[in-house]
Order: sequence, then C-alpha cells, then structure tokens
Amino acid sequence: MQVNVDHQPEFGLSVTEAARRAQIIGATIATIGELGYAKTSFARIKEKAGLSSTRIISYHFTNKAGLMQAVLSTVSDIKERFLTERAAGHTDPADRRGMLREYIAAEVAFLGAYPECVRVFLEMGAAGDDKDGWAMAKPVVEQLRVGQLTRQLTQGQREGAFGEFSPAIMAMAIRQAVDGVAAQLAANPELDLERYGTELADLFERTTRASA
Amino acid sequence: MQVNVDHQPEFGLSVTEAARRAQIIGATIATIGELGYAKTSFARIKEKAGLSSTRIISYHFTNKAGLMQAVLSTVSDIKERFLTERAAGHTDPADRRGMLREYIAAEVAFLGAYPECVRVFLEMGAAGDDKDGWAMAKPVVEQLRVGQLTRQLTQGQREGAFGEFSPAIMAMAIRQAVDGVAAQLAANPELDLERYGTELADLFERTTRASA
Amino acid sequence: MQVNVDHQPEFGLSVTEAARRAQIIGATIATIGELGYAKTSFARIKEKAGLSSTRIISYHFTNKAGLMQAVLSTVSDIKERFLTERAAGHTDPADRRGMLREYIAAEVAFLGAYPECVRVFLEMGAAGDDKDGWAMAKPVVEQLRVGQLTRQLTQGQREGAFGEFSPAIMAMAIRQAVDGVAAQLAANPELDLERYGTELADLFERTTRASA
Amino acid sequence: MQVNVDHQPEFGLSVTEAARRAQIIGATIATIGELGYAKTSFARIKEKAGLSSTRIISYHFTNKAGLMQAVLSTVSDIKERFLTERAAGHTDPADRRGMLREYIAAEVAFLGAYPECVRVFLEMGAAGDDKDGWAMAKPVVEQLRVGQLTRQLTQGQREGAFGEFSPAIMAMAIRQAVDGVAAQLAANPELDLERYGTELADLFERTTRASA
DNA sequence: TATGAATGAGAGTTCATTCAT
DNA sequence: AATGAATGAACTCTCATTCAT
Repeated sequence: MQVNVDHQPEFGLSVTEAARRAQIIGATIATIGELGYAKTSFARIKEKAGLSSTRIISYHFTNKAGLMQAVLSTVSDIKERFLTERAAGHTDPADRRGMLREYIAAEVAFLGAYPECVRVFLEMGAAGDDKDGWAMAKPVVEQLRVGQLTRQLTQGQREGAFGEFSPAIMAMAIRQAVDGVAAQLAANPELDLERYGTELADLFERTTRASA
Repeated sequence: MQVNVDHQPEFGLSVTEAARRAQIIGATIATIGELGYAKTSFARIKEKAGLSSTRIISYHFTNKAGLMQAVLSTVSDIKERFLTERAAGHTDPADRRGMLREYIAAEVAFLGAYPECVRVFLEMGAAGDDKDGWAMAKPVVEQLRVGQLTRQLTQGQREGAFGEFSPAIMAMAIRQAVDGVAAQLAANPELDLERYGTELADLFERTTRASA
Repeated sequence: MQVNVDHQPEFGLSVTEAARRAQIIGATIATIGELGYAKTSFARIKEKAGLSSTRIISYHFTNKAGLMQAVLSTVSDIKERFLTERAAGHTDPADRRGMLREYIAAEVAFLGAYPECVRVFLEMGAAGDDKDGWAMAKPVVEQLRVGQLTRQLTQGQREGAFGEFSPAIMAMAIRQAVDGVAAQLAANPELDLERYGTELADLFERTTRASA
Repeated sequence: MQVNVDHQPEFGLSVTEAARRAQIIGATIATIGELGYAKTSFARIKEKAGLSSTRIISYHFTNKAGLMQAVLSTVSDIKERFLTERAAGHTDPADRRGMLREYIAAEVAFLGAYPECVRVFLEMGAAGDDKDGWAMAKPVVEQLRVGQLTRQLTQGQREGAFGEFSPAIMAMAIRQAVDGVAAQLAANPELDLERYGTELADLFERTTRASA
C-alpha cells in the first residue's frame, strides 16, 4: 500500500526532481512498512518503486541517512497534517481531561489511517543506527511529542484537573501504550482500534483523576 | 559488560564445549546489548569474546539462528531464575493487588540487574528476521508472559480485587510501560529505577482499583 | 582457449554491458572446459577473464545460476548456428539413411570445432546441482535433441528405410556414442575425429539397415 | 539403500577397524548414489552413517582421496564378484558372439542389482578431481574393462566371428550404451532393464556380424 | 535529469584437515 | 580405537557508494 507522498517542490528543486524524490520516499515507507527497517535496502526500494537501478536513489539523496531523514520528515509531516485537520474545532484548550482523551484517540485514529507510517516511526526509533548519521533524529522528534504531552499533564496538575503523579512517567506510559497498539495492529490488522482507543482513554483517565 | 552465563554441561556436551558455548553466548548478549541486534555479526562477537576467528562460532553453533536460539533461551533462563529467587517468600497468591505491584517491581528490578538481557529481549522482538529461522520464538515467549499477566488480572476481577477494564489491554499497557522504562534506561543509565518502579506501580494500582 | 562469444546487445542491454557479459560467459565456458564444472568458481572465472574482482560477475549476473543459464543458452546458440550453417544445402529430408550419417558427422564435426562447448554440455548434464536452480535445464535440452533423433528414426522405420529396433534405445546409443567421442577427445586432443565419425556412422548404418 | 560392504579384515587391521571402514565406505557409496559425487562431503557421509563427528572418517582414512580410493576398490570388488558368480558355467570361451551378448547382459544385470555402485563408477569417472590424487584411478580401471572388451572383439575378428570395424571404437560405443542405460535408470527406476539388455545385445550383434 | 559500470568491505556458511589427548 | 576442539581457506552473495559521462 503506497503512501501518497506530497511533493510540493521545495526551494531549489524542479518539479520532476520533487516528484522522483516523493516516489522514492513513498516506496521506502512502503518497504519499511512491509519488511521492517532492517531488511529495507536500496535494492528492495528500487523494486518497490519500479526503478531501473538503485543508482537513481543515490542520485536524489546524498546518503542512506539522507533518504531516511527525508522519510522521517515526510512521515512527520503526514502525521502533523492529520492531527491538525482532526484538531480543527475539536478541542477546548482549557479542558485538560478532554485533551488527554483526544490525544489518545487521535493517535489511535492515525494508526488506523496510516499504519505504515507508524511502523516507520517505530522501526526507526528501534533501529539505532549510529553509522548512518540520522540516528538521533527520531528520539528527538519523539521526545518533542512526549515532551509536549508531559507539559500538558504538568499544566493540568497545576490547574487541579489531574491528581498526583510524575508527568514524565505518565507521558511515557501513555506513549508506550499507544505504540503497543501499533504492534498489536501489525500482528493482527483486523484489530478493533476504536475499542482499544476508548479502553486506553478510560485507563489513563482513571489513573490521572484528581481526587483520591 | 559480559553477562556471566552459567554452563552446566547439558547432556552430550563436554565441559569445555559447554564453557565455550557459554562464553560465546555471553559475548553475543553483550554485543547485542551494546550495538543492537542489527549490528551484531560474528565478527563483532568474535572481538568481544576474544576469539581468534569467527569460524569457532560456526563450529559450536550450527547457525546464526542456532546461536540466537541459544541466546534467547539463556536470557529466558536468567530471567526465570531471577524472578524465582525474588519470589521466594515474597508473594501471597491471594493478594491480587500485591501481585500487580510485585510484577512491576520485579520487572523493573530485573531491568536494573540485567539491562543487557532486557535489551536482548527487546531487540529480538523488534528485529523480526524471517531469514534467520528463530524469528517466531520471541513473540511467542513474550506473549506467554503477557498472557499470564492477563489471566491474573482476569482472576482478580472475578474475585472483586479489581475494577472493570479489558485485562488484555491492561496487560499490554503494563508490559509496554515496563519496556518503556528499559528504553529510558538505555538512553540514561543513571535513571532512578526505584522511583520509576513505584510510580508505575501506583499508576496501575489506581487504574485497576475496584470502586469508582 | 577462449570461445568467441557473440554479443549482439539484447534488448535493454547497452553495448558495453553486452560485451562484458559475453566476456564473462566466454571465460566461464573456457574455465568449465579446463577444470570441469565442480571447480569452476567465480574466482577462477575472474582469473581467466582478467577481471579485477569477482564482484563484477555478481554485478552482471543475478546469480551463479543466472550465469550458468546464460552459459548454457550461449552454448546452445553456438551449436544451433553451427548445425544450421552446416545443414545448408547438405541434406535431403527424404533420405533417412543419409540423415543418420549426417547427424553423426555433424555432431563429431562440432566436437572438433568447439570442444569446450561440448565439455560444458557434458559437465552440466552430469553435475546435477539442485542448489543452483538451473539444474533442470540441460536434461530437458538434451532430451529434446534425443527426442528429435528418435522421431526421425521412427519415421524412417515407417518408410521402410530402417529395420526393426527400438528407436528410443537406438537414439540413446547413438547419443552416448557421440558423447563417448567427446570424452576420448578430452583425454587425447590429437584424436582422429574424422575416422571416429565415419566409423560410428558405419556402425549405426549397419545396425539400422532394413533387410535382415 | 545401504550397500552391504564386506569387511574381511585386511592385513594389519583389527576386526572393529575393518568394520568401521566398511561402514563408512558403505555410507559413502549410498551418499554418492543419492546426491552425486559433487555434493558428497564428509558431513553428508557422517549423517548417512550416523557417526558423531566427521573426525572419525579422517581417522580411518588418511584423506578424502584415500576414502575414495577405498570406495572405488570396494565397488570394483563387488562388481568383480558379481560377474564371476554370474560367469560360472555360463560362457563358452570360444563363442565370441555369445560372449558379446553375455557382456551386455551381465552389465545390465549388474545395473539392476547394484545401481548405486554403477552411479559411483559414473560419477567418479565424470568428476575429474585433480587436487585429490585419486583422480586417475577410475579411467585406469575403466580402461581395463574397455580394453578387455576391445581385445575380445579383435580376437573375434581374427577368428572370423565378427565383421570389419574398429574394435576400440566399437568397444567404446558398447560401454557408452551401457552407461546410457545407467543414466536412464537413475532418472526412471521403473525402467524395463531386461528389454534394454536384449535390445542393446541385438543392436550390437547386428553391427558386428561377419558377412555384409 | 539520469544512468552505465564498477567497486571494497563484509556477511554467513561449508569444506577437509590437524593438534591434542 | 576414538574423540574434543579448533582452524584456514574458499565459497557465493548483498550492501551502499563512486567515477564517469
């Protein structure tokens, strides 16, 4: 299942160039989604994209690292856009508890919409590849997201919306639970995502509640 | 950091044979712990173990898959033994809530004691490597453990020790939270594990509580 | 003794590409002719072809099997062309007995012209190598050729040109006799092929004769 | 199908030693019969013989060449004994034409009785293995047999039992035809050997006949 | 904008053999 | 009469990358 990768030509890139890049990135995402990061080589990407030679990949991206960089930022963009669209009119910034439910629901919904993208996130986080310089990218990206959640939990505690707990650890537990759903989904594509979503939302709502 | 791998000679293996196997397994665990599964090659293991040639690994194990099999079962044994020793006198089988706390505490303690072993579990679960035949082993093993937790939660619900929730999803969330701690620990070895342990125990005690 | 392998660039192959392939195929044929199939490794081929690394062979052929495929079809082409050229004007399709003489003569002549090619046929037929996937190819090819001879013998019997015998067994005996000449030639390159040719032709003419 | 290899202890060999050697030789013959010479390694022989290590093969035979030597001479002995038993009372040394029929019949009968042995002969003749010193052995052995046939044909010509032809080439054609039957049998074990035998006997009787 | 041709490094695996005891 | 432990050499194949044009 090819992800449809947008290709507004960035500055300095011609249209065809941008299209080729997008095609390659899409094939890479699909390949990682299918085989996992470890088995994703230029050769496999070439096949998936229907290219004549891997050479064309090296031509459009300086590096394997460069390609993965691009993949990562593409996937991030897709998620960003998905979440933004979903958030439109949805949330009341003051309602901390609702925010928590919505966070989980949104993540699970994204999972249903772009499972390969989630797989990419997971795989690239796991495959710490120092040699290829992009390694640090994902932890950073992910830390941003967890960090944001942490801040919102902290703020909620100050406002009395939540009880007492370590926001950092709670945020981690939530992220991990969501990632766990991703893993389950990979193993069983028929998974009832909605149920998982509400169940997790309930779970964390209960444990973050204010009064004892 | 070499893991001290026991080597009671199994049936049909001489003492030296068993010792060599143990040495190689230990070096493999250390290497996976350090570089991750993807970068763990015979050459790296050879270096870590101080062997003269990789050939000796092929001599003692039929396969890379065979070696990984052995690694997996060794790590499982280590964990088994650790948990058994810890459990001695510790638990009151009737006390479901205590069981939950203890489960989390034990897992986190194991994490502190044998971080490389945990990394091995994580890496091998993640690196679904069909080519090497051992692939299916770990998911199974891990599923067993989650399954056991699930059953205990279910039983607890029947006895009224816990409130209402999906035991399977709750078990998954717990496992994932523990694995999350492992990831954090890998990034920051100075992590205050005890605090993480109690915090997580509190978290899940709250959300599994009987009354609303 | 390098076989001169033609290299009309097939569809999709550049001239250089085709030339390199032809060079490698030629070297492979020569190597098999010299050392036999069992000892023909990429390293030996590299030496014979004067390549800088075996890597270049893997670059031009997907596989060892792929290379052998190409070798086989090249050798088949060479023989086909040789026989076609020789047949021009030579044969009267109605003259069954002449056909038999000509078959043997042509095979023996080919033997003199391209001994390495014959060795390739023989070696690859003998070395049933399941691991390399090309295994089945040659028996099929060869069976075709024997099959054709069988049919011609059968037809000749119907027309009364030949006496009574099992065409299949006779065809086998003829093929084997010709292959036997190849083996003798390999052992002694000075062999008087012409004499062998006429002697065998006489032999089988006598035994296939009509009247008792 | 394990060949039952006799093991009268040769001079200087104890009974057990001789038995072990016989066991290994038998397993080797079976392996060659099954996989062909090229794929017959110490490892495969070990498996077939149910040995604990290949080391024991190296212990009993100085070399791979040594083992193959022994295999060859064992197979030769088996054939010798088979032919001797069959010849008892059978042949009238003066009847050259009968001798020819009997030669072919005996060879085909042996083929039916010990197909693996025949495969060994064929494989080892084909696999010219210079590195292992035994290479020359088989051609010699085989040449002996063809040579004998050649001499008998020559003698028959002198006595007027046969017509005119090159005895050497005729002998070669006969040998090759018999080997061809072996190849057919390997491909199709249901082969009607008796028919092949008489058909070939007829074929060569016709072509060696005295009058024109 | 693309590609043809080549490459060095490294992977795991199999091979027959040897040094001990 | 046997085995435990080890080994060097060779094998095919895959990888990302580079030098040309």
